[in-house]
Amino acid sequence: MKAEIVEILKNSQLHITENRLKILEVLQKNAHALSHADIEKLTGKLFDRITIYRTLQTFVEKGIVHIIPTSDNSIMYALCKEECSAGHHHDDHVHFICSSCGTTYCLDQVSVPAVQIPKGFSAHDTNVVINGVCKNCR
Amino acid sequence: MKAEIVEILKNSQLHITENRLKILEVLQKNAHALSHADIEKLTGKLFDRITIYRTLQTFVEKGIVHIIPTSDNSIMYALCKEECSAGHHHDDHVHFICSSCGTTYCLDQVSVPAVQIPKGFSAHDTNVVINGVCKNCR
DNA sequence: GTAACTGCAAAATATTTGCATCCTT
DNA sequence: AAGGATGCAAATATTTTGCAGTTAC
Repeated sequence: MKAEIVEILKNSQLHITENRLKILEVLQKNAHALSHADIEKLTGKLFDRITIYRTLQTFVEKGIVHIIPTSDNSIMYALCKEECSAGHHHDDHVHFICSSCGTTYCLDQVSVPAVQIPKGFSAHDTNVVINGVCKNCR
Repeated sequence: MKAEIVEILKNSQLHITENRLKILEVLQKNAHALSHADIEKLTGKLFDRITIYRTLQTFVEKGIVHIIPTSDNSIMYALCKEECSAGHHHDDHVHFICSSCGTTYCLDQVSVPAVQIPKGFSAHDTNVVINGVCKNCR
């Protein structure tokens, strides 16, 4: 498990540091996506908020994590699957945000449906976020 | 046209003020969605930023405008169609963000496809945002 | 007249940048 | 050793809150 995380960093040609290992660890442990604030808490404030900003930014650039935008203007981060590469995210799954507990799920099993778009537009990537109530909150 | 805007406010039992008329006017004039900063510029800085915050918040609550979350953590605002009511948005259309010019389009003609979600989850509302290149930028 | 709305001030929060130091390779 | 990564300080931007004055109804 830890070895797996190390592999991820190596593949992206990033230095292996305590900070990055820890952040990847909490992302991996939690099935759902985390906000910057969540990560700050879960890492036990071992690191600077600023370092977390920079680390997450690096991860997004390298295709290690992906972002899920939510309607309340907070960004959620989640680990990408193998298909992602630097600069090219293929989040072909649907996201689900529970309005009761606030948890953001990556529904890996559910793939994004094809959407017809108007002539002249070309799609690069499609984002589906569903709001509702999750299985734990009913 | 102006009368139409006045109607919108009346229907939501909001006072008709210069501020609100102006903000609705710029939202109506622009076919695409606007950020807070856009609105601030387009209203010619006639009003306080704070008033704009509060006005937009009120509009969202009343179902007059809807929010489109973007991956870069900025919120875009756009006028709702008639189907929306207070507390209940029915944005059953797809949004498109051009990565070249940054314009956010409401693709009113394109409706959101049905998405199968796992057992135990219940969907309340589905959000589809497509990133790509728009017809003006190719 | 009354409740809703606005503007100003100030506080709280979030994010970015520069630079010196430290660590991974 | 060299370049990447981190932490601290500080600058900047964003959003929220309280309150007094103003305005629409």
